Amino acid sequence: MSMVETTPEKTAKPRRRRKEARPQEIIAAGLAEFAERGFAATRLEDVAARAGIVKGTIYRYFDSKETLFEAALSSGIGPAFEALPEIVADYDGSTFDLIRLLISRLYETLFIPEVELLARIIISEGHRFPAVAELYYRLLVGKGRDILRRIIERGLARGELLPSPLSATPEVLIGPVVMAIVWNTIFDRLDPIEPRRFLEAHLDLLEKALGRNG
Amino acid sequence: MSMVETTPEKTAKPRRRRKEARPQEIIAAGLAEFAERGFAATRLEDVAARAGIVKGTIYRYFDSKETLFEAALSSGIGPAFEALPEIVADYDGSTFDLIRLLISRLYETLFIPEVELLARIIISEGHRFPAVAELYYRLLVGKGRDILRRIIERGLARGELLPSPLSATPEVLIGPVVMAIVWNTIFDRLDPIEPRRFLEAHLDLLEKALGRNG
DNA sequence: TGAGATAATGACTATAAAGTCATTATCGTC
DNA sequence: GACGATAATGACTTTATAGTCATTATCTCA
Repeated sequence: MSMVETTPEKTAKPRRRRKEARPQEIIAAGLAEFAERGFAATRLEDVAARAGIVKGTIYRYFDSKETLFEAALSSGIGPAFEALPEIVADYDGSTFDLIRLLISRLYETLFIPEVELLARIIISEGHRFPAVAELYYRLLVGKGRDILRRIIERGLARGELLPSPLSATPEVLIGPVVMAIVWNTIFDRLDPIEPRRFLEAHLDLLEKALGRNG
Repeated sequence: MSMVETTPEKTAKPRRRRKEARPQEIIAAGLAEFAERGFAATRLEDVAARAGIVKGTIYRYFDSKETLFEAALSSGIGPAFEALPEIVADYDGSTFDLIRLLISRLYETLFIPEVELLARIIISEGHRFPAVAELYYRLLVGKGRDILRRIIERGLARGELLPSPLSATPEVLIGPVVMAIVWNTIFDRLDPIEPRRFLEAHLDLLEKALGRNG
């Protein structure tokens, strides 16, 4: 009937055996889906489709949806923030400049697309998954707090800061970055925050507050 | 056999017809469940149980799970923040004192338990529900921004502030409150933020930044 | 006080998606 | 270039829960 040789029915895509590459691809697909829809509403079939495989294949590499979720959340947070402690240890400029550097790095890191996906998942699902919350508490909060405390102590020792409610609760200093991430998670489609602009205002605030004796 | 008259099998709780009270009770129950488990993972049967009714009854008052969700989210945000615009309009003290007042009110309001439930839902589900995001964008963001802008303009006019990146993006000023809410959503079980303490540090930061010429 | 109106019930259906597994295709090796 | 090991498949089972509806109990008011 037809002159051209057509593929008549289903075009069955050829299989490929890629034992090594699969887990990472599945995790990447899962990350995207979980960040978009949340854990409960994510369908493993969609994750599979995004990874170019079939649902059953996921189960060769992960025991359950929850196992995949945890694997996805464990991937690549640590590395992103690894460089920070050194920066602080080696620094010899003013306290304000050090804080400025820290905050700038935070914006750079948190707005890396893959890190942003992770952040969205933690923001949306952290409450429902105590194990996840605990993991991130150790990995991010603990370390971040250490760094901040060290900076504050250094500033007090150098006479650039005075003891105050702020130096006792320095987490307040990073409030605006957190707000920017959350904002962009919720209102990205309506009115996204432009990180550079927000960073500039954030640094302006910190300079006004801490930058007298540079 | 027994001397006391026991209720032998199922103690069928007596029905009560309470057409007026039901919707609010269902919404309150839904709010609690949605905030705890998220939209997708919340079971209407649990909502019903919490409201002291049976699943079918929910459908006498709401067309679907999503309708209930939207009703819950529409309840009681507006009222919570209604007082703010007046405060600004009537104020005649320094700009810093006005900002101090605004921020204090924000903490008071956001940590009201019912408001906190709403905040949790928005934080967790805002991204998945564009209609919800839009609603809150209008109700909260729009109004909040107006108030902030008015304060900044007033400060500039009175010579208490100077044009700067911060005055162009004053949202940065409320970053720490947002962070506190998000923090308590995720890490409430591990290391909750004590609002008063955080507020104190937040105000300390703002005073250092803006409070020179009080 | 009893009859009509309807709020509430709970047993039911439909559906969607997690998880399983026998079968099939691929690939390295001999 | 055939063979064995196993990665990948897709059809299947199971389970959970959203949504329906005929029945039942409660309330109101004549």
